[in-house]
Amino acid sequence: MKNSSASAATAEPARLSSVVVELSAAIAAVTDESPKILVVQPPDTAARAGLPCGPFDPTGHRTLEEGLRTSVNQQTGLALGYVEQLYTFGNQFRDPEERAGGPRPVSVGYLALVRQTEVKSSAKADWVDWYRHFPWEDARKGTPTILGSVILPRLTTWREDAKGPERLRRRDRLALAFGLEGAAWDNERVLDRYELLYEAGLVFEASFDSGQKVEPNVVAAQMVTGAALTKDHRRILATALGRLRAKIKYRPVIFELMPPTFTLFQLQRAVEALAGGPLHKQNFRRLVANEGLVEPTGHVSAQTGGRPAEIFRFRREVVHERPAPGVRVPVRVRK
Amino acid sequence: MKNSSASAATAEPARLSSVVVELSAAIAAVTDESPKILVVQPPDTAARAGLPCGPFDPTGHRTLEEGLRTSVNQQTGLALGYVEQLYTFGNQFRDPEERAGGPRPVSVGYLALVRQTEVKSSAKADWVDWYRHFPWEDARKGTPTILGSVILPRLTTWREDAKGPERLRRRDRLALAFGLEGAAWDNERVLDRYELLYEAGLVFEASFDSGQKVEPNVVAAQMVTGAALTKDHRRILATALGRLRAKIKYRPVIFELMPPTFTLFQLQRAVEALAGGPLHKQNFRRLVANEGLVEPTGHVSAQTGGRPAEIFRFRREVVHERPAPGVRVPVRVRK
DNA sequence: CCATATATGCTCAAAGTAAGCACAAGTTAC
DNA sequence: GTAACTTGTGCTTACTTTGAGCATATATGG
Repeated sequence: MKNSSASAATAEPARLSSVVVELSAAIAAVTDESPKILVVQPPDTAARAGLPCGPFDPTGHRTLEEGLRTSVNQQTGLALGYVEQLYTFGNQFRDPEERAGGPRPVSVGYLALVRQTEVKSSAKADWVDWYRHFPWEDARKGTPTILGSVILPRLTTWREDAKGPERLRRRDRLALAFGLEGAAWDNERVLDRYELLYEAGLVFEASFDSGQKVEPNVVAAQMVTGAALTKDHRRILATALGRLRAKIKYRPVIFELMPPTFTLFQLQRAVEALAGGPLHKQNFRRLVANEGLVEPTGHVSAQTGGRPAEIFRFRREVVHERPAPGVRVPVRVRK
Repeated sequence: MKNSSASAATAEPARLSSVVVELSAAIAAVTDESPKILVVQPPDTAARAGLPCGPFDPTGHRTLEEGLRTSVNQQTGLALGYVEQLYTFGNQFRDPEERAGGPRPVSVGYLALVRQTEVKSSAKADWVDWYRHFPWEDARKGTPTILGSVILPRLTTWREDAKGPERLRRRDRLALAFGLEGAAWDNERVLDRYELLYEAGLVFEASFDSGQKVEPNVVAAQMVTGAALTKDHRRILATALGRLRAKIKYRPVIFELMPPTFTLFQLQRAVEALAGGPLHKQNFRRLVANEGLVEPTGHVSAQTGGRPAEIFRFRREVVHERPAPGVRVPVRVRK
């Protein structure tokens, strides 16, 4: 424990072996039935976009979460409500500056949920569709075509390129992550899938980080595997999506993303947007009603172009009544 | 992002505002039907015991997990198998050295699972009963007496000491964490409970960290709220227990703690040890069997002092067959 | 009024769960 | 050896949850 502070006392080597703790936030919202996240465009337009983030300042920040909130506030003007820590990454060479002798970034990723598209500040921050970065994760209108046309064929090739036990390991991981060979597609395994694409060199970040030239056909594949982000931000985003998909099932976090009142169909659309697949309507409403997650406001909405929908609000009391109050996502209906 | 490395260039302030990333491991095992964790006793016997940990070295470690594995190996001689990141804490003043101008520790906590009590090295590391640090979490033989005799009365006092909205917030948190006012006891909320005890000053670490004198009756309460650990290690341990209790339900992690073959009752005892409560025997075995988690070896055990039990082994294939293969913990039987 | 769209209520079969009874097959006390 | 006890295992039963779909209610646009 003492060693690190001791090495920090020396002059030049200290710069080389130093660590910077970076706090990054995947800030999610749901608007117009589509999941959004906030990305910031750096002033240098050639650089890749990234998540709102900033360095942890031990003198100014009493906790990591406080540091995150102030960073995000300065950068985007948003005052975050629900915030949850995701994961801490410290992999080598995810930041190009490190090769140039820069400090090793240890990045703590957070998931934040905000209601609607609260206006952002002057900063160059944009709400973009979450699936722009993960086109293979959106199965709301059937299995994404990229899966069958590009991703699975290339991953299969990558798997067969390996020899011996490594090939078996790859076969295993592929089957589990993408629901092959009898396994079921698990919508929470977003990170597993992204990591496989990264290792197989099918996302832009992979060849960028390795610093090596890539073949033209690989470049072509990278074109359709979603928009890249700076450093490991897409990885944080994958972690966030996976965690959020898991969490809506046992905590009422979906309501952090909804307006104060809503129809059950709006709620269903929001859950579908995050879960990435269509749900059985009647069962969905029965479940949310049975769980006591919502209560009627007594009003109805006429905006629907059909029979008016009853308007509901979230019942805060559920958290006291049930051990795991969440939206029980019913079976995925094939479309 | 540039600011932090810039501030590191100056001489004295850099020491004050520096950050050290510390990697800590909650290494769990189950022996003799009781859950164990590995704690190391510092050479200075006056100091509190702690988890195996070490600083993250950006020059030597390519990833955080690699850093953890080498740290633990050097310190205890253990070669970890299953390892999972838990949470990253960066709270101020959890390390007394910080008040003396030391660097701010950002500690990344890990959960590691090892089989049986693999021999430890020469280091002063001991396997201790996990519940020694959390006596209120073990309900295998009925509700722990400390809960009713000390913890809940004092927490109630603490709750009522607050005024206005803060009192309501405390009421809410207390009810949720400890299953009061109609809520159910959720065995996964280990961290929530520990944090409440910490905030209420009922664990030793709280008064130590604050640096303030405490009243004699509070000291008395701290005597029965389990063994303290250094810095925030008990918090990491609480996180680990909560996560493990959640995880055994949907991932077959329990088998990381079991010997290669075992009887169903041994398996049940192991799950009970972690879950902290008794289970219904017949239903437990039906669930484990139905899930296809285990398969018979064809042998029987004669060690049981009763009818010999069939010996099983883990069926690795389940991970391919079911989306969430875990030990479905049946209802808690009241004892 | 009709076609059509969405909202909502209801049924029904299949599967899963909690609880407990009964019996099997060993060990230990005497 | 036998009774008493311990642990293991099969099975029943009432109840709850789930997946799926049918039917009906109430809007809109022609």
